[in-house]
Amino acid sequence: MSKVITPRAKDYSRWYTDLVIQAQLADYAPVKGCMVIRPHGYALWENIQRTLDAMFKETGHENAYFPLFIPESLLQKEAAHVKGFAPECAVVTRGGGKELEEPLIIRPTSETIIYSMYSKWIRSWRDLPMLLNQWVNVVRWEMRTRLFLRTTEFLWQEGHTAHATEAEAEEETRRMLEIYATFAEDHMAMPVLRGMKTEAERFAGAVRTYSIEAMMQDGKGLQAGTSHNLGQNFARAFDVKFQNKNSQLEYVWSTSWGVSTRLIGALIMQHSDDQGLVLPPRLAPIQIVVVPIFKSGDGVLEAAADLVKEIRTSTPGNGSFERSRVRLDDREGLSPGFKFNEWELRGVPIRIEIGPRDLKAGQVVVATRHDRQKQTVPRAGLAERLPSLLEEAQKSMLERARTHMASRSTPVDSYEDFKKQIDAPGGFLYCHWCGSGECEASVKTETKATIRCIPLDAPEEKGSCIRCGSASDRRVPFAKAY
RNA sequence: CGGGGCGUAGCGCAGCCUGGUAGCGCACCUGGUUCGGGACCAGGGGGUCGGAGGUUCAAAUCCUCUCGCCCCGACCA
Repeated sequence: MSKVITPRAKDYSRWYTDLVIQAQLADYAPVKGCMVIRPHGYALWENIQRTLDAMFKETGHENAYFPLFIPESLLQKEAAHVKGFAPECAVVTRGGGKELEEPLIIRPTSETIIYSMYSKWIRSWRDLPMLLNQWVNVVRWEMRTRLFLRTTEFLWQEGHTAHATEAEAEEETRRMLEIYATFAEDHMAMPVLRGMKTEAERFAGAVRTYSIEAMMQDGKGLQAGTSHNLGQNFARAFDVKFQNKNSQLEYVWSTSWGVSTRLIGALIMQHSDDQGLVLPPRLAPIQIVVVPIFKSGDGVLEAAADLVKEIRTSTPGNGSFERSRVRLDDREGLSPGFKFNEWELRGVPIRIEIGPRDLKAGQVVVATRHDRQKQTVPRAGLAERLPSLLEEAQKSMLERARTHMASRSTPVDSYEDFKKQIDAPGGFLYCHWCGSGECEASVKTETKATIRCIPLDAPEEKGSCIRCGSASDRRVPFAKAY
């Protein structure tokens, strides 16, 4: 097996694929466009899942499970929705050796089947809000796929809520967007823009779509999570009505929101380097690895085992450190150098090296993955210091990503400059935009750049549209995106 | 669907032009020596060359068809 990862500077795209394969996050499956998520990648997903799931539950949501198959007739009930999704649906037409009476769609998203149930379950304002979420796989027959970023089948979470008022639904939509943003920043160490999607980029069937938008190391944008205010569109299509306090029948106001295994792709492209994965400590499946440099009988292995035991039993200094995520690498027959490289490839945030020299001197070597620094530190009191070292790494990764995003966010005022800068240096080009779909579309056709979002915190500023010159009230970030 | 590339050992590749029955590196197994940034020596296992058909005394190699995958574009989380 080739151990060399294509350097980022040579071919960013190749680097990404090499890294995913070699760090054993995923592998290509026998089915085109599909991937196998390997244990290291799945552990990452489990950590993402666990953290988000707790956040959802704290805000009152419950998990449920709706079926994989959706009757074709259900999908067709909401006009915009079917238009958006029909082309990329996988359809089952045979079962039990017979042609099915009605084809079954493999869910590309579950609004339709969920609202068909909501119409049975919701009768009264007392049934609201209905706050459900599910962690499932979905299938979208994409033309071009890319490990984690866009696969035919992917794992995600989809929240579906129904409310008595428009304001409440909007509040929920924004609340979940903020949860995604908080998760991205606090756990993934990935700064994001919170914003509203333009009409062209809106979810099929939504009134408003909000998203969090990240910037990868190559300056390209990545939509990392979406939250939709569905208004009463699906309620009307699926006849989801309730009686309000005045005994009148009303359609519910609903929302849906989701993040997917794409987040793993985002994590990789945000932080990793030519040596391999760089994972934020809070999400890293293994947070600390101890590598003994030993010969049998020199006592190093025992000392390393003691250290691991001590780390595992020491009181975590904060919520970021978990004792089960410490590993002792006592494999024989592999040189220390080999192990160092392997753990770096796999993105372990802290590596502790301990050899005969350290044993004598009462010290160890602590190597931090995100900055590739090594320092010699006293053995005494080490275990207690590790949680804060992890926390520092977490913080400095976020800082570094913030700095990167800021350094590649530039105001641009003329379309000439825009066309010059969109490929190199790229990044987010903040431009005035009149708000018309025509300008947005022609910029996209001519430069492949899209409006990532209309940032919620965009300051008011008078200007003229970069494309047509009409009046504009604020700048929006344009970028090429994954 | 358009453009490009590739299918030979688990992985990466050579061999193909000029047909003669398969090779290299890594990985793997055994034994030994090593071990502070991808160790070394010795021995060993593993492939009907993507599939089908054809030409030929003989096909990984030549011809025809076919299947699959990867990369770049249009679609998208």
